[in-house]
Amino acid sequence: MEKFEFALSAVDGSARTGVLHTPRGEIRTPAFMPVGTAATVKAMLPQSVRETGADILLGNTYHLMLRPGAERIARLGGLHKFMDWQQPILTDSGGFQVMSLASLRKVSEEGVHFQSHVDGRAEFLTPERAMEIQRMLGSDIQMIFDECPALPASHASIEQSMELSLRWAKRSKVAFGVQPGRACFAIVQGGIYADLRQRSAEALRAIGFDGYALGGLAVGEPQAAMFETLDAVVPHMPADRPRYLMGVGKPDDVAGAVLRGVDMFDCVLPTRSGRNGQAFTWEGPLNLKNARHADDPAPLDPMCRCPACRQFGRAYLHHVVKSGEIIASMLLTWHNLTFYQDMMTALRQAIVDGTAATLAARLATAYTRPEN
RNA sequence: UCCUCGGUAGCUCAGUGGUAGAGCAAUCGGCUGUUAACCGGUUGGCCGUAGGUUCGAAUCCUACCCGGGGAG
Repeated sequence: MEKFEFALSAVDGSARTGVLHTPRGEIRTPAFMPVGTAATVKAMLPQSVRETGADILLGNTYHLMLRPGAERIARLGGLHKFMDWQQPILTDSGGFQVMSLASLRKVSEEGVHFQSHVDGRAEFLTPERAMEIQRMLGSDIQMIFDECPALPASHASIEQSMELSLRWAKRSKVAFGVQPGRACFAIVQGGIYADLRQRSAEALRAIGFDGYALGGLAVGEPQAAMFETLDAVVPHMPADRPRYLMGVGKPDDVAGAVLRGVDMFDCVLPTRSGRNGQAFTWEGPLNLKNARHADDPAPLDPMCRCPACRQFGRAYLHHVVKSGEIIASMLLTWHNLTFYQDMMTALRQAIVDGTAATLAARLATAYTRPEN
């Protein structure tokens, strides 16, 4: 009973909706996980994040390892208590930092040597250490340690990287061991090459994990390439286990991936863009920095339930964004997280209603980029 | 009245002989497993005024105007 049970309740084409049961609570899928890298969803109180509708947060092995340190968080009672979030937490393994901090690290078969971006200290992250840290944090869903290559990249280099991630996945699974009530997710790699993705997925399935993620996407390739990759690889991922598209994405990216059978997402966009003055709406993105909002008393979105929309007008939001006031970050983050959760709720309902494609098309129209 | 320092982009200032730059502001873009309350583009200047020296002056000279400080 203290097991991760994934119960699907409806499907619409390849899209599916259901609930991932965990000892710390239910995760309604398709799910969006706000990013709380450093034990905080920036500019938000945990309770407020919960009220937007988030069932689970994402935390980060690499950042928490450096500061305040995994051993310290363990001594203080674990990550949930430390940051006051009692719902499930998924932790990334640090694999993404292998790419994003490319200039500060060196990859070998054994693991990755990092130079701390905080104080320059040398750090060594291996699959074993990454899993040990996630265990100490008390993470509910622990990600295997992988290498996330940047795109574009050649077939040969992606193949080499994918094979390394596969070897690390095996070591990660062994290091994860047996942790009742906690899950270990694999990460499928292979860039935008269907053959590599399929090989990666099949090999990971053979090892056996509690869930399967797709890594290394939305890292520079066009949306169409990402969708084609999903079309090619999702059928090779176990249907009875949650599928998680890491780091994605914009509303239309999420909707398109849901249509293709993905169950879980995380992305910094709603929080980061919120801090940078951009709001997500059903009509598309809105830049509150723009001068045209200066005299507009209308709410950001009259139908939205968040404080930014209920209590303030666009003119005020524009003012606090331009002034660099802290409340601007709070309000727009709050709005964006609310929008993302409402979007996920709408997608779940649309799958039940059999109208997922219609909803996805609406979001695609609102968010289509000129260059695509 | 005299001495002195200074007048260069909306603001604060670099630039001391070869036809002007920065930061901020303004304005617009971007952000996809957060090194990000971040990054980038654009706009914007009879260089106080009038003369002079010079092939060439924001830069040197003279006068005047305006402002800060000091002396009386």
